[in-house]
Amino acid sequence: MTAQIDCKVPQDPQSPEDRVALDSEGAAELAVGFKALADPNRLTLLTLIAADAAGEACVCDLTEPLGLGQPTVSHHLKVLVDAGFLTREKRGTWSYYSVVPGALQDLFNSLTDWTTP
Amino acid sequence: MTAQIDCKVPQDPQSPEDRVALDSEGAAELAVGFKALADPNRLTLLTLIAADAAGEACVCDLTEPLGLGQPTVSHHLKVLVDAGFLTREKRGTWSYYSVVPGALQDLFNSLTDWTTP
DNA sequence: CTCATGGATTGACATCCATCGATATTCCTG
DNA sequence: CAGGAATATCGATGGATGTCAATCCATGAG
Repeated sequence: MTAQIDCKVPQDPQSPEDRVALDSEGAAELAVGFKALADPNRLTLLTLIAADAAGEACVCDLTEPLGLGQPTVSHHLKVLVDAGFLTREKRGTWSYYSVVPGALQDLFNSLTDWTTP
Repeated sequence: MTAQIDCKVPQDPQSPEDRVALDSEGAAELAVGFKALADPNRLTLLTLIAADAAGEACVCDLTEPLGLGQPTVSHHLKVLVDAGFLTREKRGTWSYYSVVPGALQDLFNSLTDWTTP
């Protein structure tokens, strides 16, 4: 499940009136993206990886600045990958994570499209 | 507590190296804003109020389209107000909620400032 | 003043989630 | 193949959260 959502057309017009608000399906999909950002440690992870000179980081580099255990960091990274904000590239024993360039902007546009007609 | 955050300068340089990533305090403050958006019903509330012709809505108009009880809707609205996304104006017996224009953009800029140097 | 109505608050309950310890998996090295 | 290292996964647990029923508060009507 990704966070790239730009569903604007109501494909299920159960109410005859024109739907100008987010339907429950689109809202749930949008919430998945925001849920991934609703944790301080995940936000820090994003900024840590983005601030890296090579644009990528492995788990071993991220556990220490967060003060969390390796399984917890791995879990947070998985959440961010599933939401479409990070990509994982495995090279040897190490997993390198990088930020997906337009993911945050896309998520935000998906919401502002509804709040600013 | 509001969501308007643009803290960029480290006012507490406990580590001698230059801090290029989000500190824990800023991350927690940012997460409050995203937590408020991490719920489908709250996202729908935002779009419902924004889609209103007058730009405002009272609780009685919002309970039916959400299919939630009045206390629950009131709770969600409070979360959005506390996060700085909505304002409440009480006129008579009714409470009218409106969206704060630049709040979402500010929250997003606060994160993208860190992820795109 | 009394009552009705819209909304906010409280308490309870079920569920979700962040975190950790332990374990499994994958890959490199010798 | 044996061993070690980096990471992912699993199970458990304490805390946070969404929801509702009941109640309280404030305002307008009579």
